[in-house]
Amino acid sequence: MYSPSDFPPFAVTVDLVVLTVRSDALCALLVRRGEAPFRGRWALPGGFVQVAESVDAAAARELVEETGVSGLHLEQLGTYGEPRRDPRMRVVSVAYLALAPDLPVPVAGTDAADASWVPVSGVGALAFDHAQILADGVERARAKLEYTALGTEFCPAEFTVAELRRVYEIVWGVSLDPRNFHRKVTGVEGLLEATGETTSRDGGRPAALYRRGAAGVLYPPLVRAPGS
Amino acid sequence: MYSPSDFPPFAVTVDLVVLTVRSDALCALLVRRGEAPFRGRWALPGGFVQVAESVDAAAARELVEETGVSGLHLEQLGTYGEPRRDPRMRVVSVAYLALAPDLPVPVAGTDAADASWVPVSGVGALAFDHAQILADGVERARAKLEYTALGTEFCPAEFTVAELRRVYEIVWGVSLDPRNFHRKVTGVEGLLEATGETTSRDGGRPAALYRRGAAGVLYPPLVRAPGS
DNA sequence: AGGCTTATCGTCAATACGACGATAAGGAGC
DNA sequence: GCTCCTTATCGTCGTATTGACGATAAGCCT
Repeated sequence: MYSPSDFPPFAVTVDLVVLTVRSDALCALLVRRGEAPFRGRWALPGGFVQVAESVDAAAARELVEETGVSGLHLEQLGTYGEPRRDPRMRVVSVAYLALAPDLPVPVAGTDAADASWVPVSGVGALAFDHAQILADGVERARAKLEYTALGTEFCPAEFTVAELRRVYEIVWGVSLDPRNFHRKVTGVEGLLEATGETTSRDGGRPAALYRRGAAGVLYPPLVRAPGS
Repeated sequence: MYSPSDFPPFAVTVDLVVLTVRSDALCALLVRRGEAPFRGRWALPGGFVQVAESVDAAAARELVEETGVSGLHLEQLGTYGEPRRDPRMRVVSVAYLALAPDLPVPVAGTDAADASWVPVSGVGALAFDHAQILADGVERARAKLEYTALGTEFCPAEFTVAELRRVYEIVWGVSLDPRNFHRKVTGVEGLLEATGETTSRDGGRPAALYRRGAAGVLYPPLVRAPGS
């Protein structure tokens, strides 16, 4: 067995990058810290991994605690382990990326003074290295929209092609041709599943409603312009 | 500050998935464990993160210690934190993926009884959850060949188009049309840099030698068949 | 020289994509 | 009702990329 001198002790935490699309902007769920260090500063939600739970389970637990919603897409983003990233002690943090549809209002966490959706473009300084983690999460989401069905995770259970297109436009910060986008996404096998219903909630001609299909990958991919 | 009761202590380790292409097979660097648990079983190389070093630095240090070569491509693969993954205590391991050209012979590590390149197709049971980590690393490498210049990391400093093609064929386990592959890779801006030299080490007409170019991404990507 | 091997260039049809015209189908104002 | 406006959806066309594969180039071997 190991003796305590064989290895240095670490604290292990999880941090969550929870993204959603609302009010025409890509937003992240942030909490305001109620304690030092970085008291009053915005930070990513997260917390300590407990002894008996896996790291993945800790992330899922925190996600439910913070959003009040379960069943969201959740994937590991990366692990951040600079020696001085937490001034108090040696903390290694495993970051996770979660995507959510436009949820009502975030639940104020137990140890957070405040919680809210903040447009990622207007995020200022964050606690610890959370600005870097958030940037990595946003970049991951942007990249995965190209070749996976991840965009549908930002949409409610039933959605129109135009709503999915707006997700892409907002996350990528570009504008896409509605006709080509429609041709593209309806052409990918298994991406969308027609419900048979229509809606006219955006004005204009009623649009067909779809559910997420079984396909997880987009082939061929939906590429951003080479330059961007 | 935290008191010790605020958080459970963890040990943090790094594990390395070091891949290379040799003898017509994709091989991983494995070490034979010299101590319990899993004594005598093959495992991924790795070790404890030290107090004063970052997790990334620990991975780089272990990589040099195990291969004797520095400057290899190294990227974070994922973090594995099931409570029981190490029977002795709670260990969270950050896995890294490294790609290497065909190196001479691995250095026997200090705490490993033996080290060698093992074809990934013939890997049996590994210690801990290392089989899963290795599988994830192989899958990551396969996926990244599609849209990055990562394949060149498996090649020596100067290589031919055919050698790069063999990397793809072996890693993906497919055969590719030499003519289309040539057109493709020579057509991607910045991927290959001609040296002006040629070689005929494979028999047949001498082939032009190239160096890795500056491009890190392949646009358009080199896609595997949709089905596979 | 003739044959074998691999490298490299070309051709052609199928496919995917960007730009964009045309039509469909609802609501608002009259 | 009709007209206009909005958005949805379908279609067309020219171009770029791909996969299949023929043709030629340039070494080595006998």
